[in-house]
Amino acid sequence: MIQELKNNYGNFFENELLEEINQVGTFKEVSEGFELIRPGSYIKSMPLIISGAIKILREDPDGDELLLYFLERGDTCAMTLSCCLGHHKSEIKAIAETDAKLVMVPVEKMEEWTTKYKSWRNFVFDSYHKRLIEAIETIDSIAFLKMDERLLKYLKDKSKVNSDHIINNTHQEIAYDLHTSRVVISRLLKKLENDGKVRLNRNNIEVINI
Amino acid sequence: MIQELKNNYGNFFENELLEEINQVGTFKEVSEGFELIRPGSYIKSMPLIISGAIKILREDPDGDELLLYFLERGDTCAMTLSCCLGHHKSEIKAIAETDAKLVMVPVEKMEEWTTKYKSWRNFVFDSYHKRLIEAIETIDSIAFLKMDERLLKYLKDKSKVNSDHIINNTHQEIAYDLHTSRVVISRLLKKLENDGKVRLNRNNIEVINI
DNA sequence: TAGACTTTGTAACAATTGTTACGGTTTTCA
DNA sequence: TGAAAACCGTAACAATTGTTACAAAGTCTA
Repeated sequence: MIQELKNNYGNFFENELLEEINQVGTFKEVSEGFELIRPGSYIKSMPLIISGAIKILREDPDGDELLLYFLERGDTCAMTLSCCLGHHKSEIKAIAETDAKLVMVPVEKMEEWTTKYKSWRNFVFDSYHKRLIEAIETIDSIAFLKMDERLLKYLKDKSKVNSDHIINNTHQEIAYDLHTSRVVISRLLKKLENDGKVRLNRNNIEVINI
Repeated sequence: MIQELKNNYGNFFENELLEEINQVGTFKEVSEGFELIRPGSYIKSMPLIISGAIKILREDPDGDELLLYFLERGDTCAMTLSCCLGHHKSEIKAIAETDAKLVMVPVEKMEEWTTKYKSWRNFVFDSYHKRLIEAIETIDSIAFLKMDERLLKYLKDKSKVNSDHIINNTHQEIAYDLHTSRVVISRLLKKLENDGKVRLNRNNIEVINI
């Protein structure tokens, strides 16, 4: 595990901290679709992402969903952070977007490291900053963009985090992420196909030119 | 100033830190409507709010606006925080919602205190947490609520931060905050008046029963 | 391979939100 | 005090998004 840590977090953390993480952290490999965090649960450890991508969703009491953002290599979950530090319940849901490798760090250590390592503090601050920015960008999308533009942005983001121009999702799944209905997504995708921006197949969408 | 600080931040900070803030901070009094932060500007100091309320807005390149949240006594601006620490540009706009008293803390001190005072660290973490939660609640509102429900929530929040059941705003101003049009707001307010929830006057709205 | 299930396409329609237009009232200020 | 500006109400209409319904095609499995 130490090698994975050095490869992916060597730029952020000093060796001493990497060693500590190596000692107390547990390595975890999850498959696409695995539910890492469910809303309302208490969280006892924090994920450092080694590879793959995690999608973070908001879920309202009626079960309506909305994609907030993706986490990738070098990222951590700011909501988890603040839940751990503040001992609040989770406000979000986290699902493995792709197969992913993580190191889980127990919550007790986090406060200790905050005092001990400047690099850890900066990492935590930086994570918060990035998530706040991402949350605000999500607000931009919902508030200022129309559904067709949001869909385009979604396809772009999705194809980026998966490093694949083929998106293996049904229209229904996309509709859940964008909090709209399947029919709306089908309609807009068809328009994109007519504009030559995507090619539609069963269970996947080929991004051509966006 | 030290007395104001003790009254408002005494619960968070130890005396030593309060003294430091007193020495390097500058006291600032602003009137309702004063623009504290404009998007794209660099920020050299961070506000601790003593009294009054600040409204934080997102503004897109076309000049479209959207209210993100309000800051009150004991709050600080997380975006400013992260802009200071990360030396990024401001992504938001801040306007005094009411007359307000602030203490401006120069950015250089912030990193120093982060190392030196645990209470400061916790304050910063907690601010980030609160703002992230608020940003996500804003996402909830835009994504899951219809305009009439958003308007109701807006009136509630507004009447709370102003400690006044009379809201002194024109329909146009409300429309800007919610990023919709004046006609839509007038229409919905009229419905609320018919339902006995508000009373409408020129330049103000009396919240009766929501 | 037949039937069940999933996925997609499409039409028709409903609801919500946005736009334009205009008249009436109140306020401002020269 | 009189004209201009700001504010609000309302109607008519447009655009966008959401809903319901159903058919066709693909996939799975007994």
